[in-house]
Amino acid sequence: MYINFAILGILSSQSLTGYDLKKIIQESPFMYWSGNNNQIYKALGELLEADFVTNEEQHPGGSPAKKIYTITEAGKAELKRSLQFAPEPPEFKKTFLIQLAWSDQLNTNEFNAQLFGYEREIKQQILLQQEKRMRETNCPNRSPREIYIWEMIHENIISFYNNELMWVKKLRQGLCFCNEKVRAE
Amino acid sequence: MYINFAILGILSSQSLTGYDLKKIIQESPFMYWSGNNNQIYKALGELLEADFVTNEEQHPGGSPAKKIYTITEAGKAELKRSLQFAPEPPEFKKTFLIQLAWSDQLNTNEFNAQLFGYEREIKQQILLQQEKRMRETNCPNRSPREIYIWEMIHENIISFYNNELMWVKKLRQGLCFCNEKVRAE
DNA sequence: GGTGTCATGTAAACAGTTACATGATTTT
DNA sequence: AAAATCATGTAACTGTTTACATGACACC
Repeated sequence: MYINFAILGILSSQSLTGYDLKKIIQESPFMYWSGNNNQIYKALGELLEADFVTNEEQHPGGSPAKKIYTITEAGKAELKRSLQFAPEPPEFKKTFLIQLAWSDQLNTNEFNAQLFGYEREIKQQILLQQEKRMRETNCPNRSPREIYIWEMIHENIISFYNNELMWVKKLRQGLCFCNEKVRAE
Repeated sequence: MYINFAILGILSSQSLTGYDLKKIIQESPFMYWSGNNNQIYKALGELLEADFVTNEEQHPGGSPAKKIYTITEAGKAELKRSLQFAPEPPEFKKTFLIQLAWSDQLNTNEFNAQLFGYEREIKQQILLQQEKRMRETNCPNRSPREIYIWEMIHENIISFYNNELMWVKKLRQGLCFCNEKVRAE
């Protein structure tokens, strides 16, 4: 469960509540989870159980007793261990390719509409990611290497969408030639 | 559930058994499911229930009665409908980025080992995908447009991994400069 | 006679999402 | 006074995977 490691990572630079963690994960472009409560509070429960974090209740009179989670030494060791796991290959899920695979059954207009729709989605994602990059202020006391790494993480994500955008454009161009060829027959 | 649409897509050009579908999905680079029995047979059950497919038992004496599934007219209509759904943006899951984000805590050797490991994983994926492309013989009677589309689907996948490979190389290069700068201080 | 592939199906678990529920505090 | 945000947690569901179970048939 990589979300547990991600939480340890976030907590390694600052102590936070579950609610804070939820927001950070939701905002993050590379922590791919939706950041719903069920995941966060379940993960925190597990981390607490394993003594990788401790929590401190603030003003325990309040109804949802605010709990501030702090990483332990054991938690830091666990985080470092997770950083050395054998890297997994990147995965993707593109439902558009499922549609594309059999879209020869659409006429030219319908087909173009789908391509156009996909291109629009990608462009919107690029804007959204750039916005996230701007907004990012969290995570203090960074080393030069750390700053560079986070920069490169953002670049990774943007390049993913840019690559996809270039591909759609090429697909559309090639399709023009393909249609011309069909007309010529 | 896009797997149901994917199955309708596959069945639109040929009638097949659940076992055949399973193998096709496992082999496919863009149908991202593992192709386990549970999904296939459950999906076929649903499609049968909805009259999108029919099945014909062969030599009904045999113990696992071989069932050949055929798409119906309603199934073809459903497939065409699915092709016109609003395209979803592409998604990715890169656990390596989770590791990378906090890997400033690793020393240079450990860090390089992880980068090297990731690069090796990607290269292996590229080889695997190229192999799959070679092996692909199925799906008969293709139109020129269909051939082009399938070609582009493969290109999409290869470009995903190539993009990632280029990114790791750039990351490693930039890191050299970063380390030099640190040493210079 | 053993191994591998063909063929269908089920059980149990894990991962992840949406929606629900509650109540305090802050902002408008 | 209403609306938004802070804060914690649970329930129900969907999607996906691994593993189990069974048996026929082909090949070596």
